[in-house]
Amino acid sequence: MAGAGAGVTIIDIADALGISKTAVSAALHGSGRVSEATRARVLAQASAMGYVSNRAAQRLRGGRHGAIGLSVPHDVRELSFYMELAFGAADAASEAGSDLLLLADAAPGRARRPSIDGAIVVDPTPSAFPCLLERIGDAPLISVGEYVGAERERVSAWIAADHRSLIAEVLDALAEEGASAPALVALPADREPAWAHDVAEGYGAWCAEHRQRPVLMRSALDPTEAELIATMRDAAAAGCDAIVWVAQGLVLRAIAVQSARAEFGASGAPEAPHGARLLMATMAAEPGALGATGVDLRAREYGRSAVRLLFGVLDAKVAPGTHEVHEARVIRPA
Amino acid sequence: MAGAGAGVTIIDIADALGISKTAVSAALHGSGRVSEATRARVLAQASAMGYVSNRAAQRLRGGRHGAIGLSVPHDVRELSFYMELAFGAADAASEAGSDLLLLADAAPGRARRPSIDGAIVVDPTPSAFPCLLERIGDAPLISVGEYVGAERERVSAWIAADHRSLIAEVLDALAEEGASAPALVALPADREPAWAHDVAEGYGAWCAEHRQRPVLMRSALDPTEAELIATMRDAAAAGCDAIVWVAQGLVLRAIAVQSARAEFGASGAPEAPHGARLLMATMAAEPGALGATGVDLRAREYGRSAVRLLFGVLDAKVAPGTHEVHEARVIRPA
DNA sequence: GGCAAGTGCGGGAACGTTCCCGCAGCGGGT
DNA sequence: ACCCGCTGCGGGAACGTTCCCGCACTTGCC
Repeated sequence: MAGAGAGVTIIDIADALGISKTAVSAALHGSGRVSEATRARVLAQASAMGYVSNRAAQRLRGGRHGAIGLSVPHDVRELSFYMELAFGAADAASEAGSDLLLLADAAPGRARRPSIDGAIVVDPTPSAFPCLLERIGDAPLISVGEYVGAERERVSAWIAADHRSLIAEVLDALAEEGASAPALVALPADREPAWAHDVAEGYGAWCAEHRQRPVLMRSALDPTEAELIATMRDAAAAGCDAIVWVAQGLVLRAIAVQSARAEFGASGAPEAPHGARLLMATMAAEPGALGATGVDLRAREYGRSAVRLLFGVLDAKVAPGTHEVHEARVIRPA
Repeated sequence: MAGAGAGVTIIDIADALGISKTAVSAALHGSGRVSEATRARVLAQASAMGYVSNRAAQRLRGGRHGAIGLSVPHDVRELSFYMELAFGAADAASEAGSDLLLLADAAPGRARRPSIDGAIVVDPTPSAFPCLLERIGDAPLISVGEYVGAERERVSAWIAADHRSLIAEVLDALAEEGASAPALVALPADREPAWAHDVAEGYGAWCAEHRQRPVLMRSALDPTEAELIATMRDAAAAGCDAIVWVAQGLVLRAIAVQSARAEFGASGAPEAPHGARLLMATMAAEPGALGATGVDLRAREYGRSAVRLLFGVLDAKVAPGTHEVHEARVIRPA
């Protein structure tokens, strides 16, 4: 079986059955006019001979390449959200008969252009955007998260979660759990993607609506333990009784600190004014259950939707400039 | 500029210059016999007309597909190691003129075969291996980490770090820092990849050599805080003064617990027999500095090497069955 | 019974590229 | 003077597929 099917073409199948390549092509592809009987014979023969269609030949004749590109920001690749999104996109692309290829950010000048029908860029930043455009050429581009930088008209359509509503939901959930004064720990200001900006705005709006003084702090993506604890202390000192972490990965470490404190008994620890523990929430929940309120962005489905949107644009079923809202959900601690 | 170059072929260039397509092809590709003057004219004209080579046509004629596949185990995709490795591989593939495409694990029966020249599988498991083989057909396969399951002869070559030596190095480093009785927290036994098995073996060997009783514990990939703290307690109770975490991501949370304990004062905390803190180490360091000894697997370079190995096999420069050692390094806390 | 419409299939051509071969011109060795 | 080899280039053919057109045959209808 293995090795035998290498190089089998539709002509081989046609010769074996005594029919023409046109009939074989039509039978395999489903289109054209073939009798059901011939179609069945072709399918059986193809399977028996281990036929694999030659994508290069198909694309040469048909025009499309059968592949789409995915670009992920290079400074946050360790976050599982992007990985999950990538594999969701790969799934959806595979189902649509296309391949998903990873667009590594190459040197701006000397980079072969990959042959793709379109591309998806996740959380694009103005710094990386021109380089990406150069790589993909004229291919349609979908962005995950709004892009507001230069040349934004190159984005054919985009999909994003409604982070303003999500942060409000999270804050409401925290309030239900008893938190009245939540702090927000945002990303470093210089590398804040659009969605994190929306979160901060939504936080401000919620605070205004609830007549709460906003406490907006920032943290590195990978703070040291001392920095992490200092952030928690600062929040407590500012009178907060809850923290919403914007960056993925921090809430687990913060909870570890909290747990240790509860476990080992503590004094002078970061705690809410009335002596309770700080409640924790995250805007990008990790896989696995944890004891915090958080936004499950459903990264896998996010990637799938982006691919759907791209194929919609390619098939001219989606008007350029379309904006789709991705449904995320807020999960409560078990 | 954009859009103008769509559909420019070498024949267009040839017509514009009054020469033949053969000369243009030779000039662009570098091979063949063309005068330097003609070559320069062709290059200038191609650039002016915005020529982009048609990969489908090249591959159709040349035989190769110009793409390789990458398969990543689906249950550990949140770990940054795999993401970094993937992008390293994408880089290397791009430099070699190929695309890297993500192999999503599709339903075993109904999956289009991607057209690839070869594939790389990371930490293959016997459960996922047959499905992968079905997807890649007869294409050469490189594994990152040894594969010892059924049909292992399908792996053309493999690359792996020397985890036995690495764990010994880590344990030596811990000993230098003052740890005399290190515990090892391994992965769940039912999903232990080959490298984690090597780590456990190396740990056993080191303990035997240093006349130390091995304390081997296991932890889920995403334990709750209670489980994490229990693991640390158990290690301390067993008389250990250090913990080596095998899974990526746990050491950060463990350090958070330690830091909180140190910060807030503690009694009855998980501590070494002589009252000091447990020293921490990891076999898969995260990006970013942290206060623990750990193995930097150099995931990016790991991916690049795997791609190099694959192209070596494709070009018949590497003998099937070759095993290459990937150089990782042990980093000390700053 | 002739004529239109429909069905099942075959024969090219085309997609853009690379590779093999051929053909001039030209220089140098015997 | 003849032949060989080298250089610079042109003319096909081929890669495997899909699509357009055409041909034979069947069916339905006036």
